[in-house]
Amino acid sequence: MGTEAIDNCLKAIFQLAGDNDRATTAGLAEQLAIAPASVTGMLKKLSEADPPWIEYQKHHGARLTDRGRARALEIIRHHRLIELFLYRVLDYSWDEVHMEAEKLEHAISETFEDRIAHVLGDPEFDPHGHPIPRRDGTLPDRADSDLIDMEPGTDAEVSRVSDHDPTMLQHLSSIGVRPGVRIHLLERRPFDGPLMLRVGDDQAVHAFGTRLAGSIRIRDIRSAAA
Amino acid sequence: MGTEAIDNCLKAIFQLAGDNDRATTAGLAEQLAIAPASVTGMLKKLSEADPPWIEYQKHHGARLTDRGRARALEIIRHHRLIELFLYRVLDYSWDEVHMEAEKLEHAISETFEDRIAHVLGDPEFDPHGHPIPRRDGTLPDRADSDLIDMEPGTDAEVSRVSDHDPTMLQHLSSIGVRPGVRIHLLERRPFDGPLMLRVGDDQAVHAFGTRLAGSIRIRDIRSAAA
DNA sequence: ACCCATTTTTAGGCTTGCCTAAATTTAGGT
DNA sequence: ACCTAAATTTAGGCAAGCCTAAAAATGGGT
Repeated sequence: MGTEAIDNCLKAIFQLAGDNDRATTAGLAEQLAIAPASVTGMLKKLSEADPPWIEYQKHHGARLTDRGRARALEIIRHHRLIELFLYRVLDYSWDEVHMEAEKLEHAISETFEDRIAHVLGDPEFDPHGHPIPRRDGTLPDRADSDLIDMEPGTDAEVSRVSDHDPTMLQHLSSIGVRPGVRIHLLERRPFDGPLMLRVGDDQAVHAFGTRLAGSIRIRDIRSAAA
Repeated sequence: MGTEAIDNCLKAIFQLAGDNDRATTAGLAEQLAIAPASVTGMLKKLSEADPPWIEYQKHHGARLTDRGRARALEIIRHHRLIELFLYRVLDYSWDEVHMEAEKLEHAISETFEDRIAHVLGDPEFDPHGHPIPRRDGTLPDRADSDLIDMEPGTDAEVSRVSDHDPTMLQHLSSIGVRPGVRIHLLERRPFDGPLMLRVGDDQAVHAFGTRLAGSIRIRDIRSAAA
């Protein structure tokens, strides 16, 4: 129904604003790597579509309509299912899946989506730990929090890692950080200094700068009996 | 490297002209469903590319250069691998695979191509019996001939069926005709009349009009001991 | 030698999706 | 009330890929 430009814009709005907030023109311009004036034009188009993809008030950003939300979630579902499929079935590495999925997410049909979901057993999370939207538009929930806010001296499990920078993923992979892995935070150095932590059963201590730490979310470790 | 329009044009030239013949402007216009004048423009562009995709003499059609041929075969390899992949791994039906592959063939990377080829065990033929070009540009060979030319009273095996018309594929599927199936030609009715034949172990006699028969190729049956 | 079908050229147009630069408007904070 | 940053409008442009209609060229067949 929509073009690739529209899909990418809706996805960007969802990722910047979620369900309730509005996405700003400047934010979208940066996310989509296009000029702000181009964004304004696109937003006008999206809000004048019939039915409209977004609710748009000038100078107040854009919010997805139900239709826009559904489309955004559909594209994200495509993306994440494809990532998992590449990882599990086609033996792609962690850092390869994002780029390939970025192209394929616009090219596959609903049939293809259904079939890979089925082959993968209707998965709920992609290889980076991001929730895969369900066909009905709901999102699997996993209560997690930012690694930055973790209590020193405690343990946690990696919940998800950002997939925007492939080199960061490679690095995380090389030190064993991936969803499901247990970490132990020793201390947080002052003045936005690095987080000192251990990964899994490895005794080595790693220093995570704020950029790296900011790309990781964690969840409380289930006690062994859970 | 090339755009989708270029890819489709190169594929059309290969399919219309093969390796040695030239494809005509009119033929390409029909195949691509665009105006002849647009084809002329496209051919000029393709021949002026650096390096050129085609050899083009005005009023004498176009022939692929080595580069053009390589690209065409790459797209066809993509297409046929995807078809087989959809059929075997994702449980698509015979008549669904073509359309989906038509979109995906332009979207997948060489990595994706390699991985599905590997998962499928480096197959040589797609679900319709068409040869899958190898990465080195060679084509698996299978000596076959047109069903139209088959000797009445003999047996043969279906080698391949055209995949251009999904409804024809559905029909063939419904009467059990697919690559590898044995058929027995009873007689050919005169004046371009239908071919009367039996399919597999089924005793029913089917009448194949020239259009249907023309979309099927056969090969001599291997004697049981082969 | 000539005709006609095919092909090519010419000249113009359309849409999508982006760009730029400059001028203007607006909202929100002080 | 005013200032400023953000957003918007305006006006123009670009490239890809297609379209049309009409005119011109070509070349193969008779």
